Amino acid sequence: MINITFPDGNVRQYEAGTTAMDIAKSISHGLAKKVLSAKINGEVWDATRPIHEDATLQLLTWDDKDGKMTFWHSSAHLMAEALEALYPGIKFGTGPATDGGFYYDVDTDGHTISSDDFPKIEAKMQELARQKNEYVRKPISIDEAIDFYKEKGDEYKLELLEKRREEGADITLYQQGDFIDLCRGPHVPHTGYIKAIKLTKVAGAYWQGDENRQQLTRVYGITFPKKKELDLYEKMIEEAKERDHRKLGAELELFMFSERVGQGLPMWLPKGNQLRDRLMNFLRVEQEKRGYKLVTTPHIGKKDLYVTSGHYEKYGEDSFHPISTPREGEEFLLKPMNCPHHCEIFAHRPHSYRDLPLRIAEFGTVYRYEQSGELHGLSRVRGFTQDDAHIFCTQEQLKGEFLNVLDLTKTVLAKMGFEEFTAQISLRDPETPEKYIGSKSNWEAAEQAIIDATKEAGLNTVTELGEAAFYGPKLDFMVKDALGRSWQLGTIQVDYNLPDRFELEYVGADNETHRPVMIHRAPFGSMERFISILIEHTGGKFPLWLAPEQFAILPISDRFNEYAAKVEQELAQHDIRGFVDDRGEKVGRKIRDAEVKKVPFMLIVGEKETENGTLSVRKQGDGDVGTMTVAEFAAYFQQQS
RNA sequence: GCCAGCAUAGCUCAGUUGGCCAGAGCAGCUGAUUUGUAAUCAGCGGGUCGGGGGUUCGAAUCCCUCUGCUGGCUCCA
Repeated sequence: MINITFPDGNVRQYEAGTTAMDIAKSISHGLAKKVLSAKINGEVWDATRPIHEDATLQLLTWDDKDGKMTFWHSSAHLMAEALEALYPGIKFGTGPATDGGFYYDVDTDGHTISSDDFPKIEAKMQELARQKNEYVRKPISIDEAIDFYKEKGDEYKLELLEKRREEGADITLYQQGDFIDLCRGPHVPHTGYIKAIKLTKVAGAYWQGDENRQQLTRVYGITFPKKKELDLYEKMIEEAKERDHRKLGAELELFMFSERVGQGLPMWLPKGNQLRDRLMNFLRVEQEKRGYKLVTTPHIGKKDLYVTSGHYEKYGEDSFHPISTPREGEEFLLKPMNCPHHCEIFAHRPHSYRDLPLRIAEFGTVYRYEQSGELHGLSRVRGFTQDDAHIFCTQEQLKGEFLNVLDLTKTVLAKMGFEEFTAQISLRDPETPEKYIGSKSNWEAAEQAIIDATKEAGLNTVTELGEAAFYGPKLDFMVKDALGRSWQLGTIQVDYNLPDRFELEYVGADNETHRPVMIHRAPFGSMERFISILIEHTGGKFPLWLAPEQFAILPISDRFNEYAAKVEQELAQHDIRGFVDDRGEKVGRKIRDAEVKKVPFMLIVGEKETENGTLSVRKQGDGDVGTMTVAEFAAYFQQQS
């Protein structure tokens, strides 16, 4: 007998060789039906794999992330089986589960697979799923595996096997139906678990993620244990399309691009610019409260500046090349960062420790060469404005400054209606120290300061090794939007490198010179990217204080235009902004247009209202909310914001 | 940058296997209508079919190329 420890701490005895599925059945059949795989001693196993020793056990279902991953990984195998049936001779790269489904990289041997082929592939997958073929785990020696793939002629799998040989890893194959794949597993018990299937996209992907190697075809899909879940998923995709900031940006006239101006160079239209301005003003006020000083620096700087900062060496080739003066040939770069300029500001006079921390902020517009294929609406552009600041402080002040920034960021996110967020701590990859500059002790001190500050601020954190910048560790805020999607927003980065390169110093209480520490931080990240996320989060229904137009006054006929104009002025006195729709249209039409433009309040004025000095108030998306005087509406408005 | 796909009026889209002056709805303009909670009616204007080159008697339609866009990959100071 073996002891199985359950997540609640209970221990039960089972016969050696039992499986997670048997155990689930012993608890309840309803549960057993839902089990996809199981965590045995922290490792995810097939639910049907025998357990021979004492173990902790956690049954995994669709509700567990690992359960989903098992399900999708099995789905990738199912798709591979279908592809092999439809395209004989096809070769396989890797086919993992992802956060939102799965994919398989294939070498189609000259065939092209396009989305037109999806129905055919989906149908084949359905057919194979209905056969309820078991996923059979087959431990095998590496030589046998190599022989198998040599015969099959799949050089990708052979390469993977060679790698495994170096690692000395155990090899397993999994078979379902006629399809055999090199795989660690685990898998769901049989293909019948996969009920709803949808292939989502097809794209090129480099073998092993290396752009110098063969490009394979990556087919993406998603599957569900129930048809209903697929329907929900498709609804979510539809909703995301409706909220796409590129679509809403055009419809609401927030921003535009022009082929003539250039790719990735957004231009803000009046309404979008108002929104952007309000966000910046909000942040200006919050920063002023926290001791920041605003500065303004030019859009270009001498090449030497970036040679000093080290950016030229690292990014010179892959950024916009220098522009030069006509006579002297002196070279300037469009600034890709504000920090070198800010370092010069710090260095313009000697500093005492009494000056620190010095917090220099700027809404700095920067230009970066992004590969053309990377550009995407406002979220990835070549010219954008960072809500940047650099804090110069002493080593001892580091944690306090971090807490100050965390407080600012939390204030900003809360104000924007992002309820859920986590902080990602990015540290060095201990395996590749050569990728980072700066001393080991500095790195350790900085990493510890971040960890301590986030703990003290009570943040939810995840830690990622190897995600640090080359000059220091960082903390990124990941927010969840209204559709449950995660986005990376603001960032806080410690930098021991630039102060060194710019030889920044201050005089301490000991009358010795010391090197300050520098913190880069941007709560929004960039105005462009932040607004793109805000648009999708709100679906264009911005918080009242940000709405470009807060009301539309809709006169029933032009006889009431005069009263409407008067109301507009009165509301302006209350700092409520909007416009009068005095077109010769019916109210129904005016309401529709205001609804589509997502104007928060529609104020209908006709005979009754003009006589009584009132407004008939309609709320966007909600409909009629009753009649009130201008003063009453102003009060109602304040209470709503 | 790479792979795949797309580009027809301001917007959303029709346009059969190459073949009459390239269409519709919305938006715009003009006029009529004076309107009560999501689209009033009529008329008019608007396109070198993304740019360039080629094949053909003939190209929006086929080929090449450039530009831009979309989805991934790689990258992201």
